[in-house]
Amino acid sequence: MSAELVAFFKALADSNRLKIVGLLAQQTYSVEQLAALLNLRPSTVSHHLARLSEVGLVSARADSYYNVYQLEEAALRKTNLLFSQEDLASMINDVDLDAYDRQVVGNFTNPDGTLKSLPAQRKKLEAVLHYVITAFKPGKHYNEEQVNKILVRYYDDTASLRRELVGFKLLQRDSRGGEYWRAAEVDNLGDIE
Amino acid sequence: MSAELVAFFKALADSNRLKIVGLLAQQTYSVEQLAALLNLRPSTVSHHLARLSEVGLVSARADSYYNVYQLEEAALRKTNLLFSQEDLASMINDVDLDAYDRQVVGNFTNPDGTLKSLPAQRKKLEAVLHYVITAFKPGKHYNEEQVNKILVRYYDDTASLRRELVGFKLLQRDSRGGEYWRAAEVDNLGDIE
DNA sequence: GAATTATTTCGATGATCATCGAATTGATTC
DNA sequence: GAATCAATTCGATGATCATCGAAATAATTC
Repeated sequence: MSAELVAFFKALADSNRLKIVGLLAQQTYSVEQLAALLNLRPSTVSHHLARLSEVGLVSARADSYYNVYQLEEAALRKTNLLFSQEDLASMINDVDLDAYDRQVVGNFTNPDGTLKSLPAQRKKLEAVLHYVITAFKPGKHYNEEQVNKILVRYYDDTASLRRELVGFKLLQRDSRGGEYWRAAEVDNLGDIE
Repeated sequence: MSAELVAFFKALADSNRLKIVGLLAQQTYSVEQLAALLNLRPSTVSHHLARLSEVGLVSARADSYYNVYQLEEAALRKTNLLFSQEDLASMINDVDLDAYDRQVVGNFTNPDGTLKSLPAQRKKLEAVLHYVITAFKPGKHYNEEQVNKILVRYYDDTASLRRELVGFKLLQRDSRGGEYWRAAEVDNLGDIE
């Protein structure tokens, strides 16, 4: 999850908090001093410092009855390593990458699972064809009659459906024997070109 | 000014926008696809993409009637150079660094410019003394009588005021001749220790 | 221990903003 | 040119949040 990351950016997504970071980068300051410099009430500055502290960007040191805040340079340096490959990957940890295909299939199927029509658009047609191809067992060979028997459960125009499956290389055909089989899975990322 | 910087962080300070960045880091996507993947309406995704686009993080390419968005890797790499010395300095470009001292002086002076009292706290006393020392011309030498004549314009207890000025090394004293002069300016950052 | 001082917490308020649905725009297809 | 489709814009709504003042905490000084 990227809750930590979003909190980090939220902490820096405020003009006054950025100024606090900039000020603390030069020297330490008390809440009272920062409030005077930023023309804010101490309670507001305290709130900002709490948010910065939550993500480890600043820390406090008690001195007499002051709270002297300092920048945590280590946390800042972490920023320089941001957006590595892993960070970008972590952002989509909880994203369902198949949601789009499922939505497309849902839009083009009737409640009984048959197809309303064949999508005209390439990437939607592809999503529907991936849905249909699952009816074929990997490795098993089918003759044309068997293929049509399966396809008619989805769509009346079996010829068109079969042609598209072959065209998108989801169904392979032995041109001599008239045999068909499901093509090996390719990790298709659904790219648009 | 740090308006640009704050906009950059604001753009990334949202969970769904971070997911969009993560997704676009792997491949390009249309608005419709992103909406399905994130379970949002297209109008919402369009809004997010506009915000990301404003800070140069993504860009669009028209393809048929799709808008295919892609990540601007250059903008991401800029992040790795973030928080250099100049960036930190730029955050406080429009901060009035003397505001604290001015506030302290204001709190301890009467409308006519005389001191209500000498602050007990070190850093506030220092601010007030810096205010008083400006009455002395740099380079000019004063005898004790002249010093007192100036100081009494600020505070009745000239002895205490003079002692503090000397203690903080704002006023220098020649121990033989009983002469005083204003010390050379030192760039005091008002640090707390 | 009473008074002072800085900070934090709390509750309220106003502004900002994510999200949605509806309407509009822009482009494509037939 | 009419119909279709994706994207954007617009207006409204609800949530989040920056800011403040007041009250509570914590620490220090006398």
